[in-house]
Amino acid sequence: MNLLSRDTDYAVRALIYMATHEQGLVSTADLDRELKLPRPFMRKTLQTLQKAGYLSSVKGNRGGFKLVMPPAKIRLIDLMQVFQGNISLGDCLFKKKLCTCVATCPLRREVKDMEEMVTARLKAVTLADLIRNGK
Amino acid sequence: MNLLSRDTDYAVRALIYMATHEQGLVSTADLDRELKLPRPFMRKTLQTLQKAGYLSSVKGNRGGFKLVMPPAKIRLIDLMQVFQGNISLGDCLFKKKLCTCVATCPLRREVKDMEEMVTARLKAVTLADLIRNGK
DNA sequence: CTCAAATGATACCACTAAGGTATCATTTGT
DNA sequence: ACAAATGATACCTTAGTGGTATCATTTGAG
Ligand code: FES
Ligand code: FES
Repeated sequence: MNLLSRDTDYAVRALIYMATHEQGLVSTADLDRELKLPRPFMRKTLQTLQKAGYLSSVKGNRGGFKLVMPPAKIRLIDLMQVFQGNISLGDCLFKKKLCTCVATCPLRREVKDMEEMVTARLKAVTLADLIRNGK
Repeated sequence: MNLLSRDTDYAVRALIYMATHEQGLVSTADLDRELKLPRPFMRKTLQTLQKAGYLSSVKGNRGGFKLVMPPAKIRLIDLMQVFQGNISLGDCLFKKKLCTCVATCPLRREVKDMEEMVTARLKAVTLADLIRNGK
């Protein structure tokens, strides 16, 4: 099971690169060169980050993206939400029809508790933390 | 995201039923009647539980399954392992090729830590606990 | 002015795993 | 003998994930 999807993973890496190389605009071509990951996918990811307000973009020749949010304000959990939707380890309880025992479910509390542990932890991690730990 | 798969979920419910209704053999037909979930799927699940050593089985007319392990010894994490394989929230790090940054990954430690929190918790939960909480 | 290089927007594709079904063989109480 | 049960196994369908392709638009550089 993957807590993080590939989208999120790539996004984190792109953001880290941009945060640690303050040099104006970065294009997908640049990132491709640096990070060696599937270009068109990366592009989609960056566009999403732009729409979500993490990046500004400049079109046209010599265009690209730029980080517009301080790393300390970029929480991992928010990135996950952007790419993976609401984080929940117990979908069965709410959205989907996984579980039919509904009200009296003995697993419910357990799963919910763990979910809260994880999300609490995720909320505490920012891009700045990741950069710091990476060194 | 689902921490527990449907297999596991059904297994837990079947086991709880069997543990709280000590009455010899229980057939899939019985469980179908009681729990109202897809019969052939349930059957597959029970067969798996049998192979894994949780149930004994009797073939033929009036046959069925019987719990052969005390609920206090049935750990949730073991059931998950049976149906879902090794529990890991950070597959990207080991098995699959999710992440290419490998060695220097700043996300690595975070995810691993959370995984450890969750598995520690899972290891502590037994079927007996679930039954107790259900009341 | 023109064109290449870039993003915006979107549609499409392939693969996998999860959830579920179906079938046939075998066993066994009545 | 037969129905009711499990053993074993193959199959199907769907949704999500990871990834590609295309066309339109913008814009700096020559
Ligand atoms: S919600 Fe999963 S057993 Fe009830
Ligand atoms: S393992 Fe996911 S960012 Fe490196």
